[in-house]
Amino acid sequence: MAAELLHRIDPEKLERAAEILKTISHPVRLEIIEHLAEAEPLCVGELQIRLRASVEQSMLSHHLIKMKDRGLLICEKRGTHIYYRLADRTFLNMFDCLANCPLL
Amino acid sequence: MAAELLHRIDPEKLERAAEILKTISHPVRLEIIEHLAEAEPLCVGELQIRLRASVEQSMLSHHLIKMKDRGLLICEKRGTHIYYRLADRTFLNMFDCLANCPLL
DNA sequence: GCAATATATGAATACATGTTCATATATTGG
DNA sequence: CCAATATATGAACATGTATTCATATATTGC
Repeated sequence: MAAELLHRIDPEKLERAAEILKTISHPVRLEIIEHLAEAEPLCVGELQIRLRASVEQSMLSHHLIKMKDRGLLICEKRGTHIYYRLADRTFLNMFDCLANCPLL
Repeated sequence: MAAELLHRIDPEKLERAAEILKTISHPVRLEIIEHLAEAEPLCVGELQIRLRASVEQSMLSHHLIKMKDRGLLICEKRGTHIYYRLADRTFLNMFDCLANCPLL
């Protein structure tokens, strides 16, 4: 299969790719994605329980909202809870590659 | 093949993964990686010619050095030129995934 | 040894981002 | 309607990062 890369260097795609990467370049956000990959959807409280160590409630909320604003997450309100899920699971392939990367 | 993810949420791996992602979360850096993926190694001047639009000489140097410091690039001096190449090409798989991602 | 070329360095600034804290909003059960 | 719970919001601050510019270093050919 031909390596596609970010083909032919379309400046807008590069910008968008950089934006996506920047959005997930944070340990807590990576962890959020992992948890959602395993169990979807999760409400904020459930996520908070699953996250290691102290991730402040409002901190978590800020992270979730930014990821949502940038199109990585989708949320849905059910009663008093708000459920988050991944906007696109093919996106997780990237994580496989990253996880298997010698640079890690 | 089982989805590996960043398995079992090892905090150090998460940090390192976030660091790597942060390092490439920039349009110019993505472009640098693409050019090196096609033709390796390249010296700074060659890269400068290939990069679209005005990427100042010192700006390019800063980018290259940061990518090198974080282990993504390797450089080698030959005479007056300095050649850069990717530290690990399996890393490029991540780019395929990204490029094919609907979120883009 | 000098001039030219290739690349790095460092300081200054601007801009973005993460973090914390205090507070707001919305929903539900009673 | 009230209290409790779940989540969001926003300001303030700290920190990090990109960008620019001016200058330094190193190598080569002459």
